[in-house]
Amino acid sequence: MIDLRLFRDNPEFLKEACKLKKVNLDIDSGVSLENRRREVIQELESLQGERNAVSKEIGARKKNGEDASAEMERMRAVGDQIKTLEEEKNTVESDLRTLALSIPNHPGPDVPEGYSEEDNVSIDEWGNKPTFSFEPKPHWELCEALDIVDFKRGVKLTGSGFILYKGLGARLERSLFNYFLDLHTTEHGYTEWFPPFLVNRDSMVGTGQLPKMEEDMYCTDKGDDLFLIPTAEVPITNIHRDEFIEKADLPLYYTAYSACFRREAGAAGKDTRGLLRVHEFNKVEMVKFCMPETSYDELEKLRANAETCLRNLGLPYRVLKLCSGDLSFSAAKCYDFEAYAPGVDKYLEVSSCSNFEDFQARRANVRYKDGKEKGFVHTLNSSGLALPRTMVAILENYQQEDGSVVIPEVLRPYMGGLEKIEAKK
RNA sequence: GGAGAGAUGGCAGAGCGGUCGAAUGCGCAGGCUUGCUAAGCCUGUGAUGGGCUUGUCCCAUCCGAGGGUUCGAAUCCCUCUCUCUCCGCCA
Repeated sequence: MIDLRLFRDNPEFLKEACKLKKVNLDIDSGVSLENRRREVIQELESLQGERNAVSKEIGARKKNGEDASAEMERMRAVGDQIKTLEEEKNTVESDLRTLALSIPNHPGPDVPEGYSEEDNVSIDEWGNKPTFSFEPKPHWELCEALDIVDFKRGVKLTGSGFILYKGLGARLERSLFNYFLDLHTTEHGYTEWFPPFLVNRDSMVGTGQLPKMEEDMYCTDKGDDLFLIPTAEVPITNIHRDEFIEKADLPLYYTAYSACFRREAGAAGKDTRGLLRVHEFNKVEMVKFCMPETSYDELEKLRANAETCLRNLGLPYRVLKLCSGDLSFSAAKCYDFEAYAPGVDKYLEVSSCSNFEDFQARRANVRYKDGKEKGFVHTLNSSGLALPRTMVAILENYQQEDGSVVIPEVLRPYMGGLEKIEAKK
């Protein structure tokens, strides 16, 4: 959430945030709400002060056996006024909060202005696209041939967009997240967590999924009001909701595996085939909490950690710096990593690496403390990595002429030493 | 699922409808002491919001959350949430 003080001190900054993120909101109405809010508070507090003083006096008089009915009568009226003002204060504050929750984070320094993904800037490329002596196949054909995904029965079990891995496919999936977790914990200094996959509404608001994107989320009914997490970012960032973290303990590096659930309502009809766009997928996520002054350095380190995943798997990829209009609601700056998949001849987004500055921390109320000094921490996160598309990139990049797929070396220990997956006869 | 207990400051734990932002202990910070010695003594110690004279200032709000009664609520009433204990069921 944005700093409410900005309605007073710098509404232009909020207007600029909306403009850069291509969101249309009435910031001026927030300015007048904020002004009205302070008026109401002043009136209210002076009445409350009066009531406190007079009530005290009434108490004293009664103790001495004196009459106080006139004062009591007057305070009854004051009490009614207080009640009216409190009601107004509540509506003004909730209107202000509703507006504030829908204002996007201001893009950070060094973010190119733009409208859509067309305007993202490719800033780096790594690895070489593989060359084949044959026509490379798309992954869904490979999956079929290798007998590692049962698409048909996946649909039977749940519906389209739900993956049923089989045999070595299931094991490869397991190898991937085990490998990523081991990499981050042993070489990158992250603490591993294993979170619940259902969270409550406060958690979803804390990281910014709600209220704006409720339609894209799966939730439980029967009055539970719980949500299936769209990413481990939600439970992991909310670990420290409503807490103070000692400055000496920062930065904190957390990592977690989770399944991720997304309706992706708006994307229906796109990439329907294979593993490219699914409603449930596995992912390893990295989350950081740090001091404000270090967050952009931490972003670069985080980026390096994510890139290590791709490099160690030997997957060619490019790095995009997202333009203002393509940044997510909560992000101030974001890199996307796209692995190249020769079978579909596309770059596939496998990771997003973002700095949220204090936007999430303000919503989730995560603060640091250093003696008397306190403030909101900065939060960051990055996939490291999202599995289905990583799986696609592996299958398509490592496919051989004989129909087999070679297993990247770093994964072999997790595959019982297996070097390749052979096509079924 | 059944029965019961509870939710108070960093923690523990008191609290008759007014003098309670809240005793006491611990912890923490500062100071003093250095013949009660791996110690003693003293003082201080929350959050949020508002104001302007921006001051180690004033005011308001906060005792799980939300309502109600009252001139006045941590204290009385209602609703909700959560936690704990026992029983049952269960991977």
